[in-house]
Amino acid sequence: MSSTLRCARPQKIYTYRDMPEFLPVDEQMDLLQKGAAEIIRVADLRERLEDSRKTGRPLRVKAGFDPTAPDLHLGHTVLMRKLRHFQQLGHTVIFLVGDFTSLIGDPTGRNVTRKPLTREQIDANAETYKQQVFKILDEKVTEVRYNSEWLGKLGYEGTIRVTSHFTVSQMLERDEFSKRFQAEQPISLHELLYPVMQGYDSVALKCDVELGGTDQKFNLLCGRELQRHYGQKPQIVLMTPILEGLDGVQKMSKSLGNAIGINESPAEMYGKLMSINDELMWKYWVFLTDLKQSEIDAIEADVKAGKLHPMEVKKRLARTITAGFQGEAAAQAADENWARMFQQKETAEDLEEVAVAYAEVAGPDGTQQIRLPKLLVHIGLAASGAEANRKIAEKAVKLDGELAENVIVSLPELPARLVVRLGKRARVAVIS
RNA sequence: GCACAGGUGGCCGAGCGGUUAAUGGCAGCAGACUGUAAAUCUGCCGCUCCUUGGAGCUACGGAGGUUCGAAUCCUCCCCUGUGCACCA
Repeated sequence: MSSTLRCARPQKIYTYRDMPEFLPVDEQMDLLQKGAAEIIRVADLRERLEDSRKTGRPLRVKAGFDPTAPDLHLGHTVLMRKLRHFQQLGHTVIFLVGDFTSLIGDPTGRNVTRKPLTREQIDANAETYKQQVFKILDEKVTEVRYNSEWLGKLGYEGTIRVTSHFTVSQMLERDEFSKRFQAEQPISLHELLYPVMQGYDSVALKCDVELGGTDQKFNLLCGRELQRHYGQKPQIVLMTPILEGLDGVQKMSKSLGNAIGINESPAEMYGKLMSINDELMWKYWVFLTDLKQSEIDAIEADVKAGKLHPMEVKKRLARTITAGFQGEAAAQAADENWARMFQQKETAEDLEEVAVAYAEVAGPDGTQQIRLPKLLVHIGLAASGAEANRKIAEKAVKLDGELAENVIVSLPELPARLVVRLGKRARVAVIS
């Protein structure tokens, strides 16, 4: 059993896209339930899938996005992947851009109230967002909507009518609110309105299913509540887990610096994936690949039994995920480079090259000396000259494989190529 | 509006006139060890300039002031939380 798995190449297990008819409900359920943190309610989902199969009407599946942070990372793709599953099964996926909320400035999360975005910024962000999202979703069959379409028309009167369906204590039940309330931290009045608006989106779109992270549970449930008031069947809520970032503890987030962006270079992506701990690797297998749960379980069993080395499994994971975004060839190259650089401690081949003007890094006297700290800053390996200095003192900097002992470095000739390495990262500086 | 409690480096949180670039924790970075893992140990952890030791600048919500000297005292302002609100 294990031998077949070892050979099994990462491949798309589910290729339902071209199926003209809906698959049997059991098979649909199997795919949809993998990697879902919670479904409210499973029985209802099944029932609706059955209806859909009988009538031939695809389900309307919505997920909303704030066009504020256009840099998608792997954490976001957990949800995208699940959307794609619905799409592959022939259902209608609605990519909802929460432009209305961004116009106002959503303060959710931290003490710092976000600045409202301009229309132009929102459009630009939404465009970038789409570009990234359609690496995963099929653009041709995705319905893209903006919630200003209906929220903008609601007006003060309409808003009051909608909010009248909720009570203050209902709103304060939301975990984030109650925590902040107990900690005597600020809660702006309009923050209470966001769940309501999100719920109204579901009413306006007549959603059958809404997807969101588990942190969205409250908002997602508001949709159900509100749909009932408007005589609609409450949507099924499918929550995807919040994926831990590289540290394995905190959620993946760009601002926490533990994220892997989907537009990162194959080498970066591969390298970052290799740096996660073994525990986390299994979650990444489940949430970031299309391998079946049973297959993943089998690999895990092999590792536990000592038949497979965890590093090999991790390399395969890194290659699989990287290939999904950057193509098979790029993933293969990243794989080889990584091995060369870290397993054989050699210098990788296609390192990122950075051109530097000699004047920018010129040393104190003369023609062929450079100041190393300046170079490190220029090629992006150090955040400041002070930091670069410290790293040199810590013996963390290597030039062409040699430990750099001095801040002043002499070059043999002027158009120079230097492989500069600081810790795990390396760049080629081309000085002229 | 009034009263009280607060606002400190990426975050949390000490300090309440002078060995203070500011204790401690978290996060981060580097070195050792490894499987570039994780865990552990060690070092670093505002910026700039010259240098293997210094020099300067900027920082404790904001603006002034007192003082030889202020994150620490005073004044005003801004922000947050809590309480008060009828009978006046």
